[in-house]
Amino acid sequence: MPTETFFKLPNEKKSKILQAAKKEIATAKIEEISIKNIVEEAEIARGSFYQYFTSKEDMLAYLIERQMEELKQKMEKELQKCNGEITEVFLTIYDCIIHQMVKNKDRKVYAKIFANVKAGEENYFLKPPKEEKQDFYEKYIQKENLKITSKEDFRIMISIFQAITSFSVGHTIKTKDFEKERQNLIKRLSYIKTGIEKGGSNVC
Amino acid sequence: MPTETFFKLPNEKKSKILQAAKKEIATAKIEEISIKNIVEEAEIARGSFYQYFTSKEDMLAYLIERQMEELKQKMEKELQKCNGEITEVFLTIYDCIIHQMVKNKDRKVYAKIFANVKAGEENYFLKPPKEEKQDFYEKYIQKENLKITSKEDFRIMISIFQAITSFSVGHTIKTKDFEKERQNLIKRLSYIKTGIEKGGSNVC
DNA sequence: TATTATATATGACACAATGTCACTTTGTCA
DNA sequence: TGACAAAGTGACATTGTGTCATATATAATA
Repeated sequence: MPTETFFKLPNEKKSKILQAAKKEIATAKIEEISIKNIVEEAEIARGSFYQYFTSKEDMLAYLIERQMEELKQKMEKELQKCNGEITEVFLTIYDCIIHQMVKNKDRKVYAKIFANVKAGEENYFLKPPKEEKQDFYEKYIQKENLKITSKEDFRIMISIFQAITSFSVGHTIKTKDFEKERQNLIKRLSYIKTGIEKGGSNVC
Repeated sequence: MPTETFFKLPNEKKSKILQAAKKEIATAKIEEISIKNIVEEAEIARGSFYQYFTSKEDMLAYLIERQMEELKQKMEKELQKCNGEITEVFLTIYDCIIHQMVKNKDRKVYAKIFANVKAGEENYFLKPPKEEKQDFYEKYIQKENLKITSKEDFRIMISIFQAITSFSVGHTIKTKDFEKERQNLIKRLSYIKTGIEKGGSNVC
C-alpha cells in the first residue's frame, strides 16, 4: 500500500506518477520494470518514489489492485444483465476481460498483468472482490438446473468454469484470433454443460 | 542452450553446476535467482559461467527442459497403462505431476517451475514432447465414446482437460491437501464427462 | 621433447539499478 | 516573522550483471 504521503498528493501529481508506472508496465518486461524509468517519466526525484511506496512491489500491487477494481466494477454491471445460466455468466466474464485487454485505454496494462499471472497464485481476474469471496458467483448463477447437492459441489463446478475461462483468455491473447477463440470457448462451455460423452439425451 | 564447452565438460563438473543451479532455483524466488550464488556453490569462476551459458535465462531454459524431459518420460510410461478413457488419462497426468512435485528428489525445483508458469505462456507440464505436438494425446485417448466429429473438436476437448488439470495441480500445491484435491479433480473430471446439467440420462 | 596453437578458466572491471539518508525546500500556524 | 513539521531531493553505498584481457591447461605438430 502506498504511504499516507502519496494519498495526500494533489491529484495531478498522483495521476502523473500512476500514468508513468502504467507506461512502464505496458512497455517493459515485467521483470525489467524499473523505478528509474518511472521517476524519470513522472519527473519526480528517486527519493520521492520511496516516500510514496515502500518498494517496487508495493507500487505494482497497488496498481494491479486499482485496475482489478475497475474491471470488477464493469464486470458486475454486465453480470446484472445475465439470465443466471452458468455458461452465459462465464462467457460474459470472458467478454469483459477481453474487452479490457483489447479496447480499454489501459489495455496493455491489463494484458501485461494477465500474461504474468502465475499458476502458483490466484488469478486476480477471476478472484471475486474482497468483500464477497464466497457469494460472488452465487449471486449471478441459478443453481436450479445444475446437478449439485452441496455448496462444496457448487464451488467445484465454478472452479471448472474459472479454469476454462482463464485458459481461453490466455489463448485468445496469444493467438489474437478473437472470433475463433470466442467460438472455441462457447464450444468448451457447451461441452461442460452437456458432457463430452456420447449417449444419453444430453447430446447437443 | 548451453555452449559446446559446457557439454564437453567432465560429467562431474557439469553435474556440480546443474546441482548448484537447482539448489538456487529451489531456494530463491524466481526473480531473485542469482548467478553469483550459483557460481559460488558450484565453485567455478564467474567468467566460466558465461562460457557455459549465454545468460541466466539460457541456463534456466536448459534446466527446465531437462526436468520436463524427465517428467514426460515418466508420464509416458504411466500413460501406457491407461485404458484410453480420457478422464483416466488426465488423472494419470495429474498424478505424475504431483508425484514429481512431492516425492521426487528435485521436487522443489518442479514445484518452483510449476508455480511460475505464466498464463501468457504454454504450460510446460502439459505441453506434449516436441516431436509429437499433435498426436501425443491421440495416442493414449480413445475417441469412440466421445461426442466429437473433427480433429478440431478433439483438440478443444483436450484443452478443457488441460485447463482443469493445470488448475488442479496449482490448487493442490497451494492447499497441500493431496487427498482432498485429488478427489476434487475426480469430481471435476466426472462433471466434464457427463455434463453439469440436470436432466438426460447422463446423470451420475 | 620442444614449440606452437587452441580451448578453457579466471577475477577485476565497467555498468546499471536499487534503496537509503543527510540535507534542502516548502508549507503551516502561533 | 520564526520555528516546526512535512515533503522533496540527489549523491551514495550496495549488489548483481556480463565482459574482457590475461593466465593456464590441453592438444597438435615438428
